Amino acid sequence: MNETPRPQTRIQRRNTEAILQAALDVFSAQGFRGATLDQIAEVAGLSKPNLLYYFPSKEAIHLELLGGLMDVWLAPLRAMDPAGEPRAEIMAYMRRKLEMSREMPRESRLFANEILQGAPRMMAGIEGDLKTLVDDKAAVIQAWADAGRIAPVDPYHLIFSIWALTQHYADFDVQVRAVLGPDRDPFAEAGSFLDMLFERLLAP
Amino acid sequence: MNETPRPQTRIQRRNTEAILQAALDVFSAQGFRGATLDQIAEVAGLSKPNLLYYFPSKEAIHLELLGGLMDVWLAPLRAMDPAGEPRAEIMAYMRRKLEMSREMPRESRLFANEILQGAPRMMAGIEGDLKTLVDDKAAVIQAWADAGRIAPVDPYHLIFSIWALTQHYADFDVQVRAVLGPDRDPFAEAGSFLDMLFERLLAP
DNA sequence: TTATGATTTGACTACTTGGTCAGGTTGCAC
DNA sequence: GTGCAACCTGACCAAGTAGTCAAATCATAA
Repeated sequence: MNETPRPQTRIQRRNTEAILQAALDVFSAQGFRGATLDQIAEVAGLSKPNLLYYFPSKEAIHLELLGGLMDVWLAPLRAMDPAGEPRAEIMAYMRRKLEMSREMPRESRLFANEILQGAPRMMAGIEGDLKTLVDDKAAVIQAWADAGRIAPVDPYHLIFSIWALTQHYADFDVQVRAVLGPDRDPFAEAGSFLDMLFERLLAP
Repeated sequence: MNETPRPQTRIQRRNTEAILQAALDVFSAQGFRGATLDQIAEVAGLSKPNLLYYFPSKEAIHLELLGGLMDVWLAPLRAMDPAGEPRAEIMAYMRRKLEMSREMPRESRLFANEILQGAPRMMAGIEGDLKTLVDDKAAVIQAWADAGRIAPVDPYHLIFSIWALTQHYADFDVQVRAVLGPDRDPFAEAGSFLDMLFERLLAP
């Protein structure tokens, strides 16, 4: 059940993986235009021509990362079960999203960079898959609200608020840590804070 | 009561202003490394050498923007009155911040870009002015919570949540609009949604 | 072992970009 | 109007960057 059979040999698999990891490092920290192939090559431990042996261009590496990202990014929302208990489902979604901010901050920043620049390479995915999924889940949440099982909230802005609050801890990590000081654990604290916030928001 | 008397002649005032406006456009949309002096010069309607007649370097323009930004950015929080009615003060702060996202989205994105890249040119301001102010206001909020005048919430994460929720509508504007479709007004809706959210969060 | 294709690289090109500079033009105080 | 400083620009340079390529090296099936 593996994906595209592109990486065939052992060396290919190892090197494409090293390149993508290095590119994720550099793109997420510098943005697309700020990143250079030399930086990526150095982080990956390869020469620049060798890097271009595996990918045809800088843009192709970036697109490969973005392409794979959308699915991962939407998985937690997709997992929200219309048949489940409403508040538990929404809380669980928020928790999974916060977990992703902790475990995948580079991916979060890559995504944030892309949207900040106007999503020039992701508009299709946003207007397509993402919007479709959000419309779908918003309808589910609306039904829960209409049935009085959660407080009446605009489902779209509820989803936006989960995105904003969880991604903030990844995207603005340096600011959060600078303000909190070195002895506090932002993500652990965010967990309890957001639990309370959404409990209070959603209680019917 | 004017600031530094740097721009003296009429022409200087007009051109430095045009340059800073253009630079705000370009830096906020492309990031520091993604922006080019040629782009800024074109938007400003000046030649590149002329632009460098007014500012010594690309970096200097960027620093000028960032330097002026911190004060503007913190003004709403600074205006939160310890002697006021707690919930009204916090709600008003949130509203002012949302208003800034609507009125100054370029500044918001400039700031977001900077933090995303690890705040290489703003760390001092963040660890200094910003942290000091947040510590100060967090103490005020904590006192309000201790006195039972608002629900017991972590004041730092309360402030983070206001930042995250309001700035999201500026920084992720294209995503929000793509999901909501062309006929909805994100900021108007955010106003009522966030009103309700913080009312519910803060009620003792 | 050896042949063959996969992998790697040094050297290179074309182009972009931040910044310089000598000299020209313009605004304005007198 | 004239002189001088402020303002502006075309032409240029050095550094950096994406991408190419011919040739060298390596892995491995037979």
